[in-house]
Amino acid sequence: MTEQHIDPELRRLEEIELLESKGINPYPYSFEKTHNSSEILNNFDDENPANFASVSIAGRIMSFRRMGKATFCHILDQTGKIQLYFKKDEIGDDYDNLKLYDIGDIIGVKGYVFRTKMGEISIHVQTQELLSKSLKPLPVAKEEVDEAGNKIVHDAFTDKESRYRKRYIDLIVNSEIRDTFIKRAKIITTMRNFFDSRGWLEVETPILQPIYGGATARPFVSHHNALDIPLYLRIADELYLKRLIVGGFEGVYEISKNFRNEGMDKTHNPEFTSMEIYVAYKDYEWMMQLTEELINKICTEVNGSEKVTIGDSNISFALPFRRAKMFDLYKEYTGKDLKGLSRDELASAAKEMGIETDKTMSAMKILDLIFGEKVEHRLIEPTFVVDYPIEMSPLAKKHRTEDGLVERFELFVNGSEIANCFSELNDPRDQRARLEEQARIRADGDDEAMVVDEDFLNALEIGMPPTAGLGVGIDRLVMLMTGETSIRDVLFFPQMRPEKVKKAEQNENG
RNA sequence: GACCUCGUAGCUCAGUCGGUAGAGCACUUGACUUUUAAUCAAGUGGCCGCAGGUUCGAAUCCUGCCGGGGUCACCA
Repeated sequence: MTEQHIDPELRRLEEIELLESKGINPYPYSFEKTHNSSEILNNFDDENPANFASVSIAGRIMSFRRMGKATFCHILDQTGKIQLYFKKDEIGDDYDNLKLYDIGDIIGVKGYVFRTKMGEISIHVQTQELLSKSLKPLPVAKEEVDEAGNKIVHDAFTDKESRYRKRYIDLIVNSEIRDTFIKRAKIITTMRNFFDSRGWLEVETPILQPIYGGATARPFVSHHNALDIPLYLRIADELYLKRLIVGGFEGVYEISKNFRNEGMDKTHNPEFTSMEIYVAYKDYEWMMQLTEELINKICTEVNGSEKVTIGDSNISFALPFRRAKMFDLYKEYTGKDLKGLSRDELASAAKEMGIETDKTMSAMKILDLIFGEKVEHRLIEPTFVVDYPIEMSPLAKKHRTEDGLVERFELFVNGSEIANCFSELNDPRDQRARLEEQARIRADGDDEAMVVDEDFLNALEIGMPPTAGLGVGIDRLVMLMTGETSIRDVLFFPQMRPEKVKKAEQNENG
């Protein structure tokens, strides 16, 4: 061996060849595990080491401390890290093979559990085998535990771009982020159980849609070759789920990926997950109660308490949540009663609040703007905002007592919306008029306004029972429950701009 | 889309007034049979995001581009 620089990948390839020449398969087919690392760490009893006299465990090598004829290393499995101890006297020739292993390799070992002089529960290895050889170095950080027992990570892999683009590496070297995704799965499972236990049906509806609807948003457009038609990636599943209520199901829900061709930031990814549920013979009052029960249940299941901490905010999901009428909130946070004001009166009210408006803005748009500027970010504790202006909600049913309003609520927590619900509009005459109004707005240049879906109207004409519908933004709910402030940290693979193609490749194509 | 900001070794970062690049860790070689940020000794490693410009000379100054992060706009 020379002391010259050898490319780490080439060196690892050489190691593989060396192993193969010794008859060792660097990529064998299976390994019999008896334990996870956490099972050992949590249950090892110094008084009864015989309980762990023979364990077999597998994982990725995360560190090495080689000391001549003895070696310590840590391996990482799905439940965490555990230390291994290898002794030349014990494993003989295998000890030489150990020198051909690197950080990143996956190995399986058998041995007995003991506690080292320094007090760490470890596995005294009796036999070992390579399960997968890694060819590329990992950006592993060194970890230290201080006197208070706090973990200090030195030079951690923190570059957000690399972490998002190479999530598999991030999950290895910053393995604590797994917890976020485990919580995410648990949130969805809890939600599913909550609905299933009430007898509602989980369904699937088209992602590729010839006519998109159910929300105001710009869609992604695709094209079907055989039919030679444009197809749109769904922006919401509302209209299809309502068709199923028309068809006679009394409770349907879907956990769906939706796609919106809009800007990206820390709360928006082009594809995102939402849950929509529709229950027949119910209204939004009933759904409000169900929603707070659901959110409360999710929080206690996932966090073991009704409270979460996000930044400086401590948020309690204790029941019941606050309920506030939309126009009362305007009064509370702006000091002005905006109810029943004309478009121009709203514009001048906005001006007094220091909010810029222009002539193209509708009354609805101005109200929305004021809400966004003055109210929304102040709704930290869970708050149901109730009863919205009709213009803002073309799929919601007119309020039973209040003119100009619809029966709708949105749930705000920590200054952002996480759920939206209406008493669903089931009067086909009213629905047609509202969609036609949307089409007019669209014709005037608002490409986010809805399009008329004749088949959906036909379904309503067949007849839909009174129905309550709810949508929950799953990504934002996960952010809330995990204390993450960027949607990219609750998605395994957030959308990223592709990296630049290399100059040479560009020239070939150009 | 606009603005601000960042991009230097595999990772985390220094790099002064413009004088052709440095640390720690990782990696390689050697020593070391209970270590733990193991230690000790010696070494390898860079198109300073890319392309131009200014200059005798550019990681450093200027312009454009690429990518990230942030703020705003749009939105859930």
